Amino acid sequence: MNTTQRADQQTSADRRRRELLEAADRVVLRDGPHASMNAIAAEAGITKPILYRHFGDKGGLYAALAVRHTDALLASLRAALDAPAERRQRVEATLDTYLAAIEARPQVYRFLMHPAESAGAPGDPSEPGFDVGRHSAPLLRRMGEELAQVIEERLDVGPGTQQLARVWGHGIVGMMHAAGDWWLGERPCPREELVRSLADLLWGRLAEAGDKAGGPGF
Amino acid sequence: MNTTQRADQQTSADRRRRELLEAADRVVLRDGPHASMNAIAAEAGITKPILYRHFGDKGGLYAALAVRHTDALLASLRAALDAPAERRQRVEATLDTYLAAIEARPQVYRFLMHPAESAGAPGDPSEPGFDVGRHSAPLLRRMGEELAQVIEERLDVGPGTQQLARVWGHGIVGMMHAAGDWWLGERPCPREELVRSLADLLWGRLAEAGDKAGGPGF
DNA sequence: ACTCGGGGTTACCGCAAGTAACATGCACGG
DNA sequence: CCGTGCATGTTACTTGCGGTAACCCCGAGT
Repeated sequence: MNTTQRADQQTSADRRRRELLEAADRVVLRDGPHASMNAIAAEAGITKPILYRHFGDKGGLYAALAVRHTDALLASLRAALDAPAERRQRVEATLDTYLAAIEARPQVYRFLMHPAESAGAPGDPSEPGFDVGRHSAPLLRRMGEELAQVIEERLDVGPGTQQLARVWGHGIVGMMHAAGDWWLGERPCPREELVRSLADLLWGRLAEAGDKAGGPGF
Repeated sequence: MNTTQRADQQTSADRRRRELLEAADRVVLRDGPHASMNAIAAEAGITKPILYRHFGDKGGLYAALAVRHTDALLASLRAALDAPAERRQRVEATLDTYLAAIEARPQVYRFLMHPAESAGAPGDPSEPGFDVGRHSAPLLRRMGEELAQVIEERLDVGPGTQQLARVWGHGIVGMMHAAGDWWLGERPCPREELVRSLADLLWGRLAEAGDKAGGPGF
């Protein structure tokens, strides 16, 4: 029958797509983001043109991969963020979740922050990449928006809350990201300490701290 | 004489190098970080091998370019950071300096955050890039360390100040970066407002804010 | 006169993205 | 039972880029 046939093909194509993504995942996690399409195709036991039939171009494949991992990470974060606990607890839990994730699978993390390049001049279609303009990983943007939404839903900071929430969302995510990236490279302290330090920063300890003796101008 | 001759050659080579960097700068600023070595060479009025004689490989050229701009930006930031004013003033001035810089020359900014890819497996020399492992821009690291040093010099937060200063340095820089990146893309508000919002965040308004009515668990 | 070294060029290699054209297997309608 | 789509797969190619080898030219020093 026509419908079942088309449905079968649909699911079959979907399964295939998923298999290909799994293979691509293995290769990217093993070889880093420079994995060639040939390598990925070989890992999947097929050849290049099939990948192109399924994903259009390399950017498409990488975007699909990124969406998978991003969704997974965002789900964990949302859980930590929405837990029924006090605010400081929730903040620390979220930080810890993120840091634990990047600590457990740094390869995934590194990949997510570099999905594609492509930043050609606007209006110039010579670059085959996809997201002209934005360069930093979409993961950061998505996390920022997510956090902004939670802040806006749960916090009351008077007028302009919405705007403030978005600024804070992206700012906090960036803080988490940069500190995590640095920490992952140098490992200067255990994770809990990093979490506590960052939470302290958000809790205003920077403003409260005293000037050091002999400081100029104060 | 030998010394003056060698000195002449030195300065001549340096001048050449600087000219090439200027040309590269123009191209990168015009075409984005994907500028090909051929394009850069053409802009400089010469051919590829000369670029390679001067900079080794593309990573070397890009690194040299990045150092130039990074140094310039860091100098402005250090000025704002070391100004003789109250802490909040200094923080706002620093944020504003950074945001003004990326607003004035977004192309430079975008380039600085993407100097090169290259993240091959450790110990594998197959990748010709340079900084294996680190992926995010060195600019962020340098700003983080810079800020950490200033914090450590001027702030007194009891024992563990040094560690805390580094965490905060990288964290604050990351906050600034991510918020700036998002703001640059969407322009949701004037710059001063962004500056104020971020400073407020650092000043603990997140912790002080009240819960919204009907929030779960609290 | 000659050679030596710095600045320059052409022509090439290897490799990866992306594509065109050809092969194969399998369900359908006659 | 035979062709006819059609999805799936392959080989073989083009294009463009990073990087290099070999050669060239010209001015300075002996």
